[in-house]
Amino acid sequence: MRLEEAIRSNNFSDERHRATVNLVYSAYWMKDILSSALKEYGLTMEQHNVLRILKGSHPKDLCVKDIASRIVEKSSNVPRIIDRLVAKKLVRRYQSKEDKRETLVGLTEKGIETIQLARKVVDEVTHRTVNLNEKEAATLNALLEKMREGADDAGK
Amino acid sequence: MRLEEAIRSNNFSDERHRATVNLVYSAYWMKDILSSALKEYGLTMEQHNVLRILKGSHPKDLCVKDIASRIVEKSSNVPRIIDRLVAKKLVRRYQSKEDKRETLVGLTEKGIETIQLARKVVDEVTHRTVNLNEKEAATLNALLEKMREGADDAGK
DNA sequence: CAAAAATACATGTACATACATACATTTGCA
DNA sequence: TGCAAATGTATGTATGTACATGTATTTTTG
Repeated sequence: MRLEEAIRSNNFSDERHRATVNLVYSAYWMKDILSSALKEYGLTMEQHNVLRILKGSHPKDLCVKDIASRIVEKSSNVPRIIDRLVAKKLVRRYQSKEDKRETLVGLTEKGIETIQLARKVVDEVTHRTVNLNEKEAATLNALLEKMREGADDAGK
Repeated sequence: MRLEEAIRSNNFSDERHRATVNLVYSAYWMKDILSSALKEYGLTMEQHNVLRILKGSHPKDLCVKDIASRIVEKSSNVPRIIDRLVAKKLVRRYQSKEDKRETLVGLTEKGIETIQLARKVVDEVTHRTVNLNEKEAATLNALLEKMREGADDAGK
């Protein structure tokens, strides 16, 4: 569906303005698809993201700030996402001995199994729904990165 | 910053997989910039979005479902966003006479002034931070729309 | 025309986001 | 060494997201 139909508006000043709205809309579209796929494993996207990060460093455990630095949603409240993963027994949490301020987090066996299964489903759903070939996806990646270049972060 | 540096990961299966993460990351980047700009008016992006929609139809008031159909974040809980706009006296809310199930919402004078000011700031920030020319932005728009094409919505 | 179905909205809960603040620990420096 | 600053994490509050359920009103239909 074109953006204008989706949000019933065509009141954009130019292509750049349209791109900002299109970008946010497309991200919601994507999150919606992935969230639905993850639901069968009882995971939210954010919980999945943390499990994926821990899988990447396994068997080395990570402290909270390392997880936070690798997460896509930079301002997520990582301790509370971990709370929920601990409650589901997907991760283990303990105080670091080297630096007692740090809380280390590592996958449990159940966590490893869950992230492996979830990864498959996410890959499958991604390929089924993203209607781009590799070349187009590469162009999209390049444009997104150019877009973010040289941002002066003013207004922050 | 390239995606890999931003999230300290380069564990992508292909360009399409990378594009899905890049998309979500870029949308957070964009929301972050716009949210900061809107903060000086005490508005969140969602509240701004609703005001913008009401401005588009002004002086005709809209009912809640019409606002919901035009909003970018499709699953937002529109009645509660309206609650907060009413509390700030930016909109007025009243029962429709034609259909008593409907709640009509319209901008107050203060709401009109606020959305006009906010619109200027959003435009200015968008042009300052989005590092694409019109041609590139048009390509980005086309790719985003192709990406969403033919989605079978499976898994929903 | 009365009952059932559909519609429009409000509200409740769990989770996430954004930001401020609090607390413990470690580091740096006078 | 001792103390201030920095660091790492937890927690509190307001807002938003996702979804289920409740209530009033309108529409459909037998």
